[in-house]
Amino acid sequence: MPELPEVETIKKGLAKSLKHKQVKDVFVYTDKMVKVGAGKISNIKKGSKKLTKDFVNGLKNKKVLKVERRAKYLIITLSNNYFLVIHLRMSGQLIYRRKKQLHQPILLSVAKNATKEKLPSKHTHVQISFKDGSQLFYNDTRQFGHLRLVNQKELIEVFKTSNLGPEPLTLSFAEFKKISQINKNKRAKDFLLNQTVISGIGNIYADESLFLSKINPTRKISSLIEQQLKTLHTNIKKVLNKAILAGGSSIETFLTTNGSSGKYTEKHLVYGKVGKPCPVCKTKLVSKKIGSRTSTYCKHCQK
DNA sequence: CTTGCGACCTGTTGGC
DNA sequence: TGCCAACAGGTCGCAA
Repeated sequence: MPELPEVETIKKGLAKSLKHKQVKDVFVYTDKMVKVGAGKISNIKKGSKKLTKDFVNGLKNKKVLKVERRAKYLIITLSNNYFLVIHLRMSGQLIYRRKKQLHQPILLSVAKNATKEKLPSKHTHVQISFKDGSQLFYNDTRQFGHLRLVNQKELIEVFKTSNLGPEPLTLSFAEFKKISQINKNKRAKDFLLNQTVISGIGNIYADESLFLSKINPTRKISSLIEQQLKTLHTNIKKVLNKAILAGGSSIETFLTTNGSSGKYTEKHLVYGKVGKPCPVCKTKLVSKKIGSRTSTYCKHCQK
């Protein structure tokens, strides 16, 4: 679920809930979900008892100083210059519960399968308890995400290796134009999804931005005139900002990272709407695989 | 260098 | 109703 707006929403929630809390204990139920140090994910993918032990011991007694987002990553700054870097991939969720909520199911906003269940659940892989009795659960049905504990030097290395492109929300048009020239041979959809070009946009917001901009996802970037680039640049920000507002409004005291819990789902114009009429011209929306991801768009409006 | 595809996982959905 | 292929908000590695 999580693209930039969802991760941003979670970041805000975590910043509020976790700040100044001190870790009391950590339980790891699935070794491969946790990493320590800057190694490539694939190299430390399988996990081990030793890594888990290092992860747990490294977190114990640390205080949460700050929560930030970079692209689709969450970065939790801990005391002693340690950092917890989390990527939720397709199905990761962070669920925070205060002490008095712990043993009762909570209705999590409008999340689809929302965690009414008892925690830890079947899909809880990591559980962090704080000294005030509150807890943070990392749930992930598909197990693609990870939590990584690093020191400052390793943090820098991790992000250097990942080679992320600029944040779309603070990207100037001049910069956007520059990267579109560098990546002029890419199709518009590939351009938006490529995290080394621009970071944080995923399949939903790529399709939504292209629809608003009346640009066909297969269109080569080099064929766009300046005005179209401007429109796209503006619409990316518009879509992301609106989604952040919607996500933020639906999440109150606690969080789920289930993107479908945000109210923005109701506002999707094309994503997930193959066969439905285009909201502008009523032509049936079509879908097509582009770069192994499904794109949904209007053949009539998007040229 | 790029493109394209399988792999990583589990759960849900839609067509027959 | 039941089965099972196809698909899901992401990324990585590998082969061509």
